[in-house]
Amino acid sequence: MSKSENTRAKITETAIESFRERGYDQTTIRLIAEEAGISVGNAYYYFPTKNHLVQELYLRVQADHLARVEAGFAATTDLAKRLEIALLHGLDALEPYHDSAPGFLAAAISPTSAVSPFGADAAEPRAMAIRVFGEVVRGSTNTIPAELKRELPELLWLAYMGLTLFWVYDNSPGQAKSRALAKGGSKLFGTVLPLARLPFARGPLSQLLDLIRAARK
Amino acid sequence: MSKSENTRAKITETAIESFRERGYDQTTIRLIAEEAGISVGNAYYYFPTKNHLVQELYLRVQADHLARVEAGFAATTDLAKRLEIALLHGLDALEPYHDSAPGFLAAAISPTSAVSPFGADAAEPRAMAIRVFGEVVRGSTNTIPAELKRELPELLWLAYMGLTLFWVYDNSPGQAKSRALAKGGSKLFGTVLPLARLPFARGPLSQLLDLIRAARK
DNA sequence: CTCCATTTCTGAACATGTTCAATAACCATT
DNA sequence: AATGGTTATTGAACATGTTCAGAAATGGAG
Repeated sequence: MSKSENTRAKITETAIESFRERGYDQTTIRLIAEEAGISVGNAYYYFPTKNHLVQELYLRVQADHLARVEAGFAATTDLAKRLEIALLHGLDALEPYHDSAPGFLAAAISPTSAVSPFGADAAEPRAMAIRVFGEVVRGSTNTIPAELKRELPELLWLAYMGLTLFWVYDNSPGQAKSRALAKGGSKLFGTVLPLARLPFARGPLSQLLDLIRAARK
Repeated sequence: MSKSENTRAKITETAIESFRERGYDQTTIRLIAEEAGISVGNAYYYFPTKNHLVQELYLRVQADHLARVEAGFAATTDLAKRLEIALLHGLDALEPYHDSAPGFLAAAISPTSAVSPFGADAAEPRAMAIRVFGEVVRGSTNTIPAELKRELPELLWLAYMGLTLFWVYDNSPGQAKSRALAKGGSKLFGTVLPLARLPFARGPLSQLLDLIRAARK
């Protein structure tokens, strides 16, 4: 590991640990620099903004999510169950950060921020996150209209983003409400999806798909 | 108007004007103070944080939304059309702030969250915003399952929040994509809603309603 | 080994949101 | 009008994200 890589790694580790222990606001650049044994300016040599350090945390959490999920996926080929697994393990991975989640959210939400899940800067991390839900779909044995199947990973990811937003504001003990929402939502999805194949669902479904495509373009 | 009220009003007006002209980031407290002819500390005597000034803007926009919508509501009693009106006029009211919307969004979602549309602090403004969609529903002549009807205003408001989020990231000219989404979404809603009365929709519908109630509590 | 360009690093300086002790203005009561 | 308490206002100070001009370290060419 080169000197440069070493410094960068030390900053990253220090930052992530501090984010976990102290939360977003309490983690100051000066503190990170001090704990990493470098100068403030040097931190900025490697990371243009504090948000870029949050992104490191975000990647870590995402990798954690992926790892947790892979274990669970072997258990079932039912789409709704797989979705539930993905959602619940997503919440598990986020759990250590719930206390200061609002701070992180504020940092993440701005499109100009490198961390925004919707912004252009985070295209690869986003693709990686969506891939989890690609696995949800790919490993399922349910019959799904082909067109819908193509859009589904992104839609489920979007639902997961919504769940995450809910989770941020969820102060129920252990974020039980969020977990209930994940379970109930997955179940509902499982009962509604088969209806998509009924004849009169054709119209609304293709309407929905058109809408999505138009919105994305 | 008492001296105190006068000062407060001057701060509010100066701040809102600056937010509109310069956007969120470029509007500094020092600038507001200077333009309002007061000291920095005095601004803080009336408004605990910069976000509280954003809230003033938020209320203004909301009042604007309400005013625009009332004109349009007279035109139709069709639920989907009324929803479209509410959504499009919402975007109209927001339009002047699109350029610096990211900054406002970050402020709105912020930790202390006096401005957050979901936080507890903003209960009344939120209720006011939901009322717009209450009017969407109340003024419609469509037949809607009673239970659903009760939840609908809040659900539509939630959809509007989602649309707003999309709009923030929408860089298409004139935010055309957001408008298309509002129109298409309303239309889709109009075609799907009647299906809620079909017998086999019973199960999923009550499942959905249970979910919502559990999440809110 | 020497030299020099490039990379890495430093710490002071800056902008801005926020706090606070001190002062001024105001107003009801005597 | 004088007094005293409450309200309003001030400006300096503080914390923190960020920038920047320059110093130090590095590493390859000669």
